[in-house]
Amino acid sequence: MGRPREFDVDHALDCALELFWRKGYEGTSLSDLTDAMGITRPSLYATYGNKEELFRKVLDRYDDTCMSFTREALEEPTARAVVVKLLYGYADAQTDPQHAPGCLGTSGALACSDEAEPIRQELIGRRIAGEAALCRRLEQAKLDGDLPPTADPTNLARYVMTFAQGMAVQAASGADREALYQLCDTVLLAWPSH
Amino acid sequence: MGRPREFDVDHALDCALELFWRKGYEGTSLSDLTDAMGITRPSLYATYGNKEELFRKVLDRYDDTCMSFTREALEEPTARAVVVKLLYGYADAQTDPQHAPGCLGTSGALACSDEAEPIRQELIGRRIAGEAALCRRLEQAKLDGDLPPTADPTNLARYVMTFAQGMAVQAASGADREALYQLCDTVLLAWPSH
DNA sequence: CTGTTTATATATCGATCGGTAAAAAACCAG
DNA sequence: CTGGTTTTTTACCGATCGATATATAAACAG
Repeated sequence: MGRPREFDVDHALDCALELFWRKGYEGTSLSDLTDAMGITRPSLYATYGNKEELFRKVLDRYDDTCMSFTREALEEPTARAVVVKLLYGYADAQTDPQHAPGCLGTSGALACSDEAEPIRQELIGRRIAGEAALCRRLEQAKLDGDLPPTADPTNLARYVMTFAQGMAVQAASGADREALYQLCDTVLLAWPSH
Repeated sequence: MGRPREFDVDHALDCALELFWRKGYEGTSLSDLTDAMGITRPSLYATYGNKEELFRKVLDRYDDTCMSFTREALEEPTARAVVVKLLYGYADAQTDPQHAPGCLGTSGALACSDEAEPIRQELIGRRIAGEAALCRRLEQAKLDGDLPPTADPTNLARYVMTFAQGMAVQAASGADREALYQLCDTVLLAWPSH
């Protein structure tokens, strides 16, 4: 009971996502957010907590939607197929014309004030978690005989994620999708084959 | 004539550099700057202009000091030597314990408010200029027969810079120097014709 | 209808943001 | 010394920051 909410929580979250993606955590003000989300400041606080909690909810939605391909990629049958799907998936996400260029997880709070330090740490944690998931998948590939016994899953996972993060910077600098695809092609030349 | 300045302009610039490096352009406030530089607000404005001009002067100093190895690298005799010196130089700079981890040019303003957009564009311009300089060097290497005729200097330069930028994100996430060195080793496996 | 609950709208909070005006202080030329 | 120049010091500007108190509006239960 009570007065029904007049806006869609997830749709407003998507509007916040777009803003944070383009301007980063600190570059986005509450006035920016309420304008884009079409709600008032008290509604935002009542629904999402505060700016920091809103950003975390935005991150979760980002993972659930724009980054869902990463979990699908880990289910590919071979290590190479996993990495191919990951790299081209990142290239697509970072140059999707429907969103800001680049990656929210990379450019959201790479350097920030002390006040935003918890958000920076949150993003670091998510980057490390993603890298660890890929590392585990590559260890499994090694057991499968899908990667040579000399392969170093930790280093390979870091190699792939480093490239994805570099592509995010490239996309944020204006690189188009074709350029990123070419980069992915080049990266895959170094992928160990058995 | 007139009252002599009581602080060292370049030393204060170094203090500002450290702050901008760690907190980014928008994450660093004027109070942060004056505290760290040991000067008052009017002194800062009289000497450096304003926050934006100060940041540009900091960028110039960053290039002249921490990034000087990039120009030396371009003078190496072979394309491979150029890239080796570039990549390990970036790895060193991004994990120098004397400074904040990462790269000022990458994390200074990757995503920001509209107000800081000129600074974001400035950084994009410098990234593109650096990539273009490497591209020209690789074109020369092709003429020297130092790279195979099939090599694509534009893509190779972008490949190297993408990796350097990815390493900056890795360093900002806590990766240590040894990890970055391993990444460089892996990258160089894909370099055409050793 | 009345009472309760929840969401909205309005107005505002203290703190901090980047940026300056004005006066005092330290130098040099004469 | 005095006059001119530059820097420093002190105090402050309007705007915006993230966050709220208060009051009104819209739903349901009885």
